[in-house]
Order: sequence, then structure tokens, then C-alpha cells
Amino acid sequence: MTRLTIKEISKLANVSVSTVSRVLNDKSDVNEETKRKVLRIIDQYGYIPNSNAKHLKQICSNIICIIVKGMQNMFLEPIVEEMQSQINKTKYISLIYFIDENESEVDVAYRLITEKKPVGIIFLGGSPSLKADMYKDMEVPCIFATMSAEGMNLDNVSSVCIDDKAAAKKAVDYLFEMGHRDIAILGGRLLDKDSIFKRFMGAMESYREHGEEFNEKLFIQSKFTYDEAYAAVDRSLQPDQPKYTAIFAMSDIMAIGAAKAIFENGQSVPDDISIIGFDGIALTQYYNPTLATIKQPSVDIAHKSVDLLIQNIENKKTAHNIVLGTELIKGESIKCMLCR
Amino acid sequence: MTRLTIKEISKLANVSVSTVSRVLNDKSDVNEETKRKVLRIIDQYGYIPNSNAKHLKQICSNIICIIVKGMQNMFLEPIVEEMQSQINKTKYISLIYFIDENESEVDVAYRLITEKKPVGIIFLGGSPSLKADMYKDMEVPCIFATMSAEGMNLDNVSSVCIDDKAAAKKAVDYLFEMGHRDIAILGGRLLDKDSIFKRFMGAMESYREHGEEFNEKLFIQSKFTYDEAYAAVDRSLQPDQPKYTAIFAMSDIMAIGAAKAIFENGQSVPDDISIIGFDGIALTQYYNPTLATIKQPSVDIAHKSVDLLIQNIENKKTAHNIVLGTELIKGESIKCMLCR
DNA sequence: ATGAAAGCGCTAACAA
DNA sequence: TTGTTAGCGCTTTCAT
Repeated sequence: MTRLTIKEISKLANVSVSTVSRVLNDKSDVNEETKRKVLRIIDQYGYIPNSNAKHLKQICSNIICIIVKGMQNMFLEPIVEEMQSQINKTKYISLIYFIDENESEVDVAYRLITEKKPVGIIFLGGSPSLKADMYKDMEVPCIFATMSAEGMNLDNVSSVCIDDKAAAKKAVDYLFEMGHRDIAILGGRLLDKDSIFKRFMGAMESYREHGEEFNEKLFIQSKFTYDEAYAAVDRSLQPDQPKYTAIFAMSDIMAIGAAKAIFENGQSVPDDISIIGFDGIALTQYYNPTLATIKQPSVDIAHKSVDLLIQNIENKKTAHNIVLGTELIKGESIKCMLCR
Repeated sequence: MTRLTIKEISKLANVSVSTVSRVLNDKSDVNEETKRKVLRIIDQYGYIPNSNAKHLKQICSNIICIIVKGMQNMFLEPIVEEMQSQINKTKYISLIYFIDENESEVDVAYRLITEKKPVGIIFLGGSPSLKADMYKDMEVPCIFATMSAEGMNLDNVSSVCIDDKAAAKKAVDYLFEMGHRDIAILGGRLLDKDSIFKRFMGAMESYREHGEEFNEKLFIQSKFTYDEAYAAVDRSLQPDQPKYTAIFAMSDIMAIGAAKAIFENGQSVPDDISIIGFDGIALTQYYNPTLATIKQPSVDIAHKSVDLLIQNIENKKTAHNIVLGTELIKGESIKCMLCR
């Protein structure tokens, strides 16, 4: 298998390489007829331009890179797909990279900038709070999707996310409304400033507003996986641990892990313990019992991210942080303690 | 932000570009001391080679590409991750591409071959049964993971998969053993030769062996999503449709969609209808009730695929089709009709 | 063991 | 509107 080059195509079409290049890049200054001729040859021989050569030379492309942190994240995947389809409706081209939880998105971004010369980058997932100046150095318009860039004060970085604190508060408020008083919080490690921390603060605020004191032992820490949530909740169900009648889980996956622990301890969801999740993945509606959750506006996040990025690319507009609302989805996983 | 080039590094290190290039590619014929010096400069200035330029010139790399069909596939994701970690233990480098359900993996492979010059390609998911000669043209060792290359007779294409027919038969056999007689089959479109078809044939064989006739109306067709499975099963539960006491679903996701339809019709899993899934994703153990399933050996598929590919790359061994066994995982989703 | 120099396939001035 | 040509940053002969 040996592929054709632009030179060979140009010979075949009886034009110069630059003319072929112009056709390839849809430049305006090329005769309609010549264009058609070249296009025909290209099609006929199944020519595909070598993108290495293209990007090696080209200063600026119409590529938008999406860097997704976490491959196995059911919440992010629909967002990626929506972003991709949005971008594909425009003149821009989307390029998606999945990176590992412990890879640095900034490093990947840097590599991508030299390799693909993108005009914009969307960072989806993760929590790149630190290393602010590295983003500035990139000089490429960036969007943080699902995480805030507030306070970073970089004029090439915008963000589209939810108000994590308010959303978490909404979840816990709902549990209080349903008559629960001992509400456990199932979440990740509390690091200053990130979403997890904000969600925790939201829960605390709800506790405060309802005049209840939070027993610190009711914070159950775990990673965002079924297994870890299961194990952590299982431990919290031991006789020596404080009792609770409801759990606010910081992700739906965690909520499902928690539910299994509850079942295996011979208890029922929601009769013994109610659960509310977070994110609003499709599975919540297919789980048994259906899982109450705080639904993040995935589609909106995707659309707003793409729109904002393109605006920033084209108008060189200044950075902007968009905060979107969440929706409380009720479900069978919550029992009302007040209803007789 | 402006990145260093090999030329600048060479100046900084007081050597020629070719020497830097040699160091970069770990060639043997370079003085240890020179090498250290260059490496130090590279590290100090955080130099990253431009991969476009590299691949533009380079004939052969140590890159293995993994082309994954279907981004939102909970069954494939752990396999990808395992492959990646396996490859990273060797001298090879993994490059992962997620493609859409309706993109052509062959086209992507072709593009990748010119762009990245991979020494091998793994195709994960999908069903590239047709277009056999296009694979031959690639001349690069390929592995089909989770689908068979049997009968394609290409000496650069090997495969690692399960025996879909036997696995499906095992599932339906189990339902028969549990005393079920009217077993519905929930699957995708039946296209000659692909996994779905083989699974269907396996189910038919089980029916035959158990001396039962299969009522064609018990084949419930749907795509491999919660929604579609839910809708299809919901329709099959209408009063005018034939009754059944068990479902064999061709994927765990379908099984969960089916379960919801059953719940919403006021019936129980497994008291009214038993369900067995396929694939063995983690969720089956976290679902309520736990879902019986046919577990594909994901880790093994990943390992064998990588091993076989590397063997083929290094020894130019002839193609080989590996068939791995599956495991029946029992679960609460199945009721024994014989036990009193 | 190292350097000089010729491209890899393409884009983007610059000329025509 | 089209052609000519000089690189983009790297690898790889071929000298030395």
C-alpha cells in the first residue's frame, strides 16, 4: 500500500501543487472548473492528505481539541458526543483525546498545540485548579467544561459549569424536606476549591439552615467508583458507626455502590435508607429503584461550551464564566418520613 | 508560547541536530557522555519533539493504534484500559482512537497508517466482516478484538474473541435448566455472520436441544441501548403478544432496559420474568437484583490481543484466531421454576 | 562517534 | 487565477 501525495495528484490533474492545496483547503481564489477537476481526481484515486505534513507547516487550523479526563465516566461521555456533534455543525473540526486520571491535561494540551495547532481547546472533567500560568502561556482560547475557572483570571480561559455548592445544597435540602435528619454525605477527598469541596460546603449549608449539627462521622469518603463507594458505605453500616436514614452521594455511580452495600446489609432503599445521587446519568432512570439525583444540564453544558469557545476564537472576546442550573430529579430511592 | 526545536537544542548542547535525533531515538551509536549532556539540556528546557515532523519522515515507529468503535460502551472501556496498560509495559506506545458507530474503521486505519506509521493496529468492537481486501492492503499486522476474523483468510489479520454461539447457548441452556420454556431473545438486527447472528443461532440450538420450538415472535429486536431495549420489551409485554417467563438479552445494558419495562408493567424480576444478560459489565453486580450474565473474559481478551499483536509484529508469525471461554455468572435476576 | 545535507508532504508567500 | 519555491522540524543516508 502506497499512498498518493499532493504532487502526484497535481500531475494527474495537470495543475500545480499549490492549486491542489488551495482546493484541499477550500480557498476562494480558485477557478470553479479547475476545482471540480482536481476534486474528481482526488476522489477517483482516494487521495488523503498527510496530516503530519499539513500541520507541520500550517500555523493555524480550524481544529478544536477536546481533552476528556477519565475514560470510564458515564457522565462525561454524552457531553463529549454532544460537543462533537455541535462542533461538526460548524466549520470547525473536533479532535477528541481521552486522558488518564493521573495524566496532566496541561501537558497534553501543550503537545496538542504544537502537533495539531488547534484554534481552541475544551477541557472536560478533572480539576485543573492549580498551574494557572501554564494555561496563560498556551495563548489559545480554552474552555473548562464542568469545572469553574472563576478566580483564575486568565483572559484566554472561560468556563461552563454548575454551581456545585447550590446543587448539593438542593439535594440535602430535599432530604431534610422529606423528614430526614441524619443524612450521610458520600463524597471524594475534600480539596480546597474543587467541586467536591463545594458540594460538601453546600451540604453543610443545608444542615446549618435546618438547624441541625453535622456529625463529622457521617462524611463517608470514597473514590468515584462502584467498588469504593460500596466498601465505604459497607463500613459505615457497621454497628459501631452512627446511624443515618439518608445518603447524599456526590455521583450516581457512588449512589449505586452505596445501594448495594445497603441491600447486602439486609436493608432496603428507600425503606431503611434513602439515597440521592448527583449528575443525572441515564442509568438513574433504569436503576431499581429509580434513583433520585441532581441532574447536570449535560446538553446545555456541551452547547454553551462550544458556543462560548467559538465566540472567543472569532471575536477575541474576553473570558467569561457561565454557571448553569441543575434539576432535582425525584425517584423511588427516597422515602418521605413525614407521609403516613 | 514558542516551543524549542531540535536545532535549538543542538545549539544549546553544542552538537549537531543528528546527534540530538540519535539521542531522542535511543540509537546505540552515540557516546554516553554526549547522550547525557543532550538529555540534560532536553530536560532542562522541557523540549518536546514535534511529532508531525517525526512521523512525516519516519518510516516505522513503535506505535500500536487501538481503534475503538463506540464511545459509550461500558463493555469495551475496561478492555481498552487494560490493553493500554499492557502495551505500556512494553517498548511499544499505544495510541487510542474512539470512532463513531457509523464511521468506517478501515478508513480511520488508513489515515492512521499514513499519519502515525503504526507497527500494528487493534480493532476493538464493531463488525468489520465485509471489506476484507481493504485490510489486506494495509499490510500492517491487525488484531480484531471481540470479533472473529475467521474465514477472512488474511495473513496480517488475527483475532481474539469468544465463541458467541456457544456463549449464547450456555445462557439459554441455563434458563431451560431453571425450568423456563418460553424464553424471549432480546437482540440486535440479525445480519449474517456477525456476533449477534451467532448468538441467535446459539439460542436456537439450545431450543432445539431441549426439544422446544422457538416462537419467532419471541425474538425482540432492539439496538444496544437502555432506551431501545426498554421500548422493545415494553411492546412485547402487551396483552396481544406471546407470554414468556425469561429473557436472554444480548447485552447487559439491554437486560437493564428490559428490567425497567418489566417493573413498569407491574411485574417482578425474577418472580414474573427472569433475565440473563451478556458481557458481564461491572454494573451487573451492582444492579438490583444482581443480573445473571455471560461474562466475557475482558482482561484476557486485552492481554491476548496485545500479546498476539506483538508476536505478529516481531516474528512475522502467521495470523491466528484465538477463541476464549466465557463464564456464566448467576444472579438474583433468575428464578428457578423447579424449586418449590 | 559525529556532522552535513537531502528530503518527508504540505502550506504560504511571492511572482507571474 | 495559477505556478514556483522556500521552508515547517525531523530522520536518515553518507561522509568524515
